[in-house]
Amino acid sequence: MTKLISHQIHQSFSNMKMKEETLMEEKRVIKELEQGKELVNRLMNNLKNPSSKESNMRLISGILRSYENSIVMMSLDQKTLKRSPETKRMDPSNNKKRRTSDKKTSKKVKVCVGREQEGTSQLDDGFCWRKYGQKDIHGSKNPRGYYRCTHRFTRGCLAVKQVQKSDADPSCYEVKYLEGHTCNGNLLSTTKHSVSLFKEEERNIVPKLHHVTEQPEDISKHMKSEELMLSLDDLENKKEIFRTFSFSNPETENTTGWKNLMENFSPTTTSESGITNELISASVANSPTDDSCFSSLKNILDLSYDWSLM
DNA sequence: CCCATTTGACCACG
DNA sequence: CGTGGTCAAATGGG
Repeated sequence: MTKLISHQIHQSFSNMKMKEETLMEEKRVIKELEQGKELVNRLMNNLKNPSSKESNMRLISGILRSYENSIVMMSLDQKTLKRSPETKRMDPSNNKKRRTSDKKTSKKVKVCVGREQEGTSQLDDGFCWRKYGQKDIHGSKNPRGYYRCTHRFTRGCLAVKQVQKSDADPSCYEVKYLEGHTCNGNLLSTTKHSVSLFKEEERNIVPKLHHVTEQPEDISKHMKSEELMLSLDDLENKKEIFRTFSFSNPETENTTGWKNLMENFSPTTTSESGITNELISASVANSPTDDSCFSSLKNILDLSYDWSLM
């Protein structure tokens, strides 16, 4: 009897602890978003008074960082709620090269990244990937590409992904992320302090700013590609997240806000499709260290663009 | 010349 | 033995 009671007490105590942690997490997200909002305001001011000395690029970097951190926090939050207890595998001591067995601990993530970018069939998720193989997969029309992090050897980053064009919809790619980034490859140095709140491997598994659904391994194995496409529900979900992110001015709810913003930086961009690419090259020219930031920006724009199509 | 991609060989696993 | 994942030599672009 007393055992039962003490067990219950213990239980509710740990429940409280969990709630407390979730609250903390929420507070962090809110704080992050408030910072982002503040930066947006400053950027708006800058655009009104071009005389200001503050660097627009820096502000945008900050805004993006704030978004990214918030998204990561939120997706992590959802994950930890859903996650089943990880099966801990002992490493096969005689494994020479293959890492197949310990890869089972990694998470499979399905990403659908809208339309194929003109010219590039390469999907940009903000990380630097190097292709190391391609394989025809029996039963699929399209081959599967195998990519690893560019910094595998320089920084010992073990991140790996597989990309396969969808049979059902050739404009769509199925991307599977295995292993997380440990390289911090594309993050600005300023982001380090805030994102280091999370376990590296978890933080990086989520490809930044893409729609992501996590598929249980056994299901995704047997699903047809069209079934792997994201559910509208999920899209709606992420959309909602982004709405929360959008500025208080309702006019900026959709992509026009971003577009207007962008045109201030790159007056030459006229066609819709040209915006992202030109912007990226421009930013590279201005400040090479910022290109990673803009590849993320590109993701945001891609996303917005996708949504507007739906 | 350096670096990334391509592609067939190789290997592990079921 | 078939299949999927990785290696590494060959290739090609900048």
